[in-house]
Amino acid sequence: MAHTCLHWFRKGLRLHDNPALMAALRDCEELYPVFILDPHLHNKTCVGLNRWRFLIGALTDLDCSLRKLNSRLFVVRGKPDEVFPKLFNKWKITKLTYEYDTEPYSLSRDTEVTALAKEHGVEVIYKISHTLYDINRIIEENNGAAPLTYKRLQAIANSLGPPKRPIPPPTLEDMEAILPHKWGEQEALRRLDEHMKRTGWVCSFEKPQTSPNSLSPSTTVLSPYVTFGCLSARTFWWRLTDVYQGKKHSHPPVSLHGQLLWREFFYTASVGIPNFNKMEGNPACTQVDWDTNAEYLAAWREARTGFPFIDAIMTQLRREGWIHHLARHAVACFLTRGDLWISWEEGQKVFEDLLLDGDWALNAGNWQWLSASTFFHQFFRVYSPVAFGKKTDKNGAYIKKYLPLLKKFPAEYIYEPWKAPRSIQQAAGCIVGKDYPHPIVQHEVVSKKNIQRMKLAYARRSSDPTESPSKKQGVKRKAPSVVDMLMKKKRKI
DNA sequence: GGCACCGTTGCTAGG
DNA sequence: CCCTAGCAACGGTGC
Repeated sequence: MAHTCLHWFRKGLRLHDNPALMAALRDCEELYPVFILDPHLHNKTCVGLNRWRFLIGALTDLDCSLRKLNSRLFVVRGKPDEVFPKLFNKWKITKLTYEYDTEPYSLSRDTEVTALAKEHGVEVIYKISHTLYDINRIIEENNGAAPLTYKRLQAIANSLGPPKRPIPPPTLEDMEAILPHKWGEQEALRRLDEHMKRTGWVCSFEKPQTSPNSLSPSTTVLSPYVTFGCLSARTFWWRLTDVYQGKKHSHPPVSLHGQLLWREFFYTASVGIPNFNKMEGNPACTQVDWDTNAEYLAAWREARTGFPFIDAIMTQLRREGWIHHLARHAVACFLTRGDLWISWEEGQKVFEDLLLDGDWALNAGNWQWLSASTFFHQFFRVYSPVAFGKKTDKNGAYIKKYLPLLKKFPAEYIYEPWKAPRSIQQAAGCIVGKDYPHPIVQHEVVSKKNIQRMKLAYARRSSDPTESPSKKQGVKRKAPSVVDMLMKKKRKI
């Protein structure tokens, strides 16, 4: 039977490795590629300017690629549950395809749309291609709970074998254009090619050895493309496998393969742990008595904490929509357990707004990690807003790039301009307290105090059985199987 | 239930 | 440049 198909693009803004799109093309007489501008996802409070530009760029690129195939992208504004009935009727759709997405909003939206499709006699097909593995399968393999350590996730991934091979994009023959773009699939594939040529660099890649404050990125910056699905994680994975072939190379968790598995780790956690983007009601998350402090939060967000390293990072974030992972560590620790004692949820909102690669699961997971709320527990290891950046940028070139106001400070004072004698501040043309703010906190004092507050929060957690993650019901989604119960009994005997 | 081991990416001082 | 100890000492996992 010849179908009239609607392929719904949401994430997965690409033609390569797109199994749902290929499923749409099977037995297809007419194809409608659609992207919906959903007021719930694409309003001003959710999408910052950089992210909006990236999305529009990715959609433009997708449209160009589809036009090469004598098709086009239809962009529709409205709520999916209102848009779909109209489109089903207007185009006489018989088949709907989309890529499976694990975010809570996506799951409820897709359930609703699937019900509407059934009402209209439309067949629904979805495929898993945003992650390396089927996330629900990983949770099943772990007896119904999300692993809370990377090691455990790695063991399960190993037992499942390598991820599925990516599938090629459709050709003109499958269905019966073009300028380079800074956004979208074509740029993603170009950047991937470029990096995969650096075989020595790829094989020796170790994430903790890369620099948070180099003047040009020390990592691939493919994350925004993976977030929007302009680049398939599986395509990335197998291209890396090709480069590694026959060579000595680094391994997870620090390797580039390891980075893709980190993404898988947080996706799995986000599916297996309820209320994953919140502290309250999140059974894996330590409950901490964070302060409400609008002034501190605004100073952090607006790059006026008085710590040049922190302010430079926040400036890059706002300007470019991307900062290095370790730079995220520095500012996240500073906002939460290190200095300002403000909830990671506040930081999560700011990153969601400003990061091109802001991903629901990764953003929530990493904020929990850095605030020592979930996954990471060595809260006495605090990043210094002064010392950390010096390790890889002694002279503060990065600070001078993003805070040119400070560019005339000598290296000795660039990380701590308030310590510079008045004469040096005058010579630099920047007076601390007038042209650039005093530090809003004394790091040595507040970090010590905060470690003690963290210790208290952990003590409360372990004394209260309902707060101890491993004992809480919520982490496990499934009752233990008969096999598990038998195993337990055996052990007891 | 107890215990040992480990954990992508701390800092500082000292060799 | 490298490495290590001390700081005070966490939870998850597996035996």
